[in-house]
Amino acid sequence: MDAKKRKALEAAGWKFGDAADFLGMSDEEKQLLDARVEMAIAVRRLREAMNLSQTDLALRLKTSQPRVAKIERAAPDVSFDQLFRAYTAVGGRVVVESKPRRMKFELQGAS
Amino acid sequence: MDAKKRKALEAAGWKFGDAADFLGMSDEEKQLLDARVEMAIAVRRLREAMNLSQTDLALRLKTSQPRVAKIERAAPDVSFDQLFRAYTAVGGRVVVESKPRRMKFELQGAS
DNA sequence: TTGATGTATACTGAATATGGTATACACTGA
DNA sequence: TCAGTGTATACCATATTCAGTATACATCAA
Repeated sequence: MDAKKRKALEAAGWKFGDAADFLGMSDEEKQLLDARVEMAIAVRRLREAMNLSQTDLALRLKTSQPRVAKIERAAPDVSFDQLFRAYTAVGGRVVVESKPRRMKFELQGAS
Repeated sequence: MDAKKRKALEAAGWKFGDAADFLGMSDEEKQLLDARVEMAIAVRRLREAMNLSQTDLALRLKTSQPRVAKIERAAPDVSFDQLFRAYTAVGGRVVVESKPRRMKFELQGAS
């Protein structure tokens, strides 16, 4: 992990003793963390593309502006479920294919 | 929603007043529920392909066999986060592409 | 500077998810 | 039938996530 990423994660509320701790994360944890961060970034990008404020999105999600702020930095107390809902609420799509079976979390209006 | 799917969901612990209630779900909720169910199915299929018992997987996830049973039916009190960890623990992979930006939740050894 | 708008941080009580345990059920082979 | 293995259901105590609120900070226009 580069310093930049670690700094961003710590800003988001994640705690690391040092880089070795991160390297010691299980593969599952790393994949989950990556997916969370990607989805959070996507939420912000899509929201801004729609010219919605955090307050606007909060209304759609039936939550508060402060929670949207947390969602967009993938804070530790934001579940993947909530990230997912926010993501789809701003136009993110999920495609489930069968052969080969896979799930794609697609961003509309990709960069 | 067909009766079969609804039956499966109810068996998993989800509650529906009637089909209209389900149709009344927001798009986000439907996408999330679908993704959860797909991931749960994937966990079971991959686990069995690896010849692991629920107890074996529970050890890897540092949880209990009963919880794995819940994970595999995408019970309402199982978070997407936990589903995700289980999924990756049995070989599921996440690929994040940049152009176009999308996330794929890929099943290894797909059917 | 002031007010308006958008975003971030901190705190709380309530709701939900989690691990752990006990136990029931299903299937198989001896 | 019985023992062994794998899976499902039920319950509880604890931990985590949540909405709601207050408030701080940032930017911009008048």
